[in-house]
Amino acid sequence: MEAMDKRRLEELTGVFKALSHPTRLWMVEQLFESEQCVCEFVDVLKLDFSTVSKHLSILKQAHVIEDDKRGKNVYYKLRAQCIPTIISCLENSLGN
Amino acid sequence: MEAMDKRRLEELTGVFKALSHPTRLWMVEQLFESEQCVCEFVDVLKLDFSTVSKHLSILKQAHVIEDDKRGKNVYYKLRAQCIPTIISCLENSLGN
DNA sequence: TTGTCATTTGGCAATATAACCAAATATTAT
DNA sequence: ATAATATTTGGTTATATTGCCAAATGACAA
Repeated sequence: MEAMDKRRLEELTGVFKALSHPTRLWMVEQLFESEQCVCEFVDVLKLDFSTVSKHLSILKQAHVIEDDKRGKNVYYKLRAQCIPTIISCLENSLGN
Repeated sequence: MEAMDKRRLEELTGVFKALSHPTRLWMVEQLFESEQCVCEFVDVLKLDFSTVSKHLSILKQAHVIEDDKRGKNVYYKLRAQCIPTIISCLENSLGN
């Protein structure tokens, strides 16, 4: 593991780590369709507001999603446009 | 999160979790080139044999790699052929 | 300003993960 | 069979993650 590689590896593992929780992966998939605010996720997932917010912040920090504050709400949308491709790519790979 | 979705999500998060450790991601990238036995990883990484073995077993269980016992050695090789594509896809996505 | 709603942040307890050591297993060589 | 090498498994400790609660922030409304 060369030194220059280290940064790159950590950035990549950050993304994988962000996607490695069922709730987070599910939220990301919801954002394939359209942006959603935090409260919409809270309603559906029946998790604490703080829990949902923290999950979203992990995804944001990994540059998977980005936020957009509008009025009282914060809307999240997909930023890493390659994620849908990655997931279907993996599903094909696994389901053989 | 529908019930049918749950299995699929867990299988996918299993893959992401497996890839979300720098050492494991590095090992997977080594296997893009050619198969390697456990001892070769141990030599380069300077980690305990048991540590390396456990990392590889996590990747194997996620169907990312597969093993091939030959003689005294166990050789690991890439199984999920889409991983190289996924990584370069992500690198492009992040580096903009 | 005060109040209210949406969200984030800090702190805590429970659970999961990581790395090492030691012991167990497996395969080949003697 | 015994020994030597390669790998896996079990156990332990340290660290990280998860989910809740309570408190803090931020924006709009009255």
